[in-house]
Amino acid sequence: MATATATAKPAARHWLMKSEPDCFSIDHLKKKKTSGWDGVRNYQARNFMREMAVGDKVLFYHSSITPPGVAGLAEVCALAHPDPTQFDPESEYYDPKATPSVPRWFMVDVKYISTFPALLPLERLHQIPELSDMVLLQRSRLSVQPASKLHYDLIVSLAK
DNA sequence: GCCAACGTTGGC
DNA sequence: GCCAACGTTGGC
Repeated sequence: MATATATAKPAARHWLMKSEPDCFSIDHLKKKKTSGWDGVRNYQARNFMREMAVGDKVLFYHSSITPPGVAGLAEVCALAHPDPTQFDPESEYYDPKATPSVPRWFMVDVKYISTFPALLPLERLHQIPELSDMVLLQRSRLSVQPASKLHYDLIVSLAK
């Protein structure tokens, strides 16, 4: 017999993605509605994007600004595909070792979901014992990282 | 602007 | 495959 699991959509996974708001903020995403997450040039971050599925939930994090923190929510709306900036010699993300037939860098597309009423600062996250094992708090440099549903839900509730 | 953490590069 | 040198990220 056909089981429910055979047709059920797999549960959405959760992620945290960082952007420098001077470069691309959640307001930019709100205005554009959807955007390719280009410019990732770290293999681990790239590999996480290749694991993403449409509908996965994303915490949109503002980095390299005072204060840093989670700014809102987004959702994956297109699977990983080659990041066009790697082929563009004019782009700061140009990679001469990448070719269209053998692309090296990939990006997903994300769509805007919501902006938190106020930025949830990193400092606040540090104060929550349940979040102490978040990748963000352990490996602060990784720009695309998985988050547990528990952490995601907790952050959403803290942001209200 | 400093610097810790960590990723990448390249010589060997 | 090791590892020193170097570059980058990102909080402070």
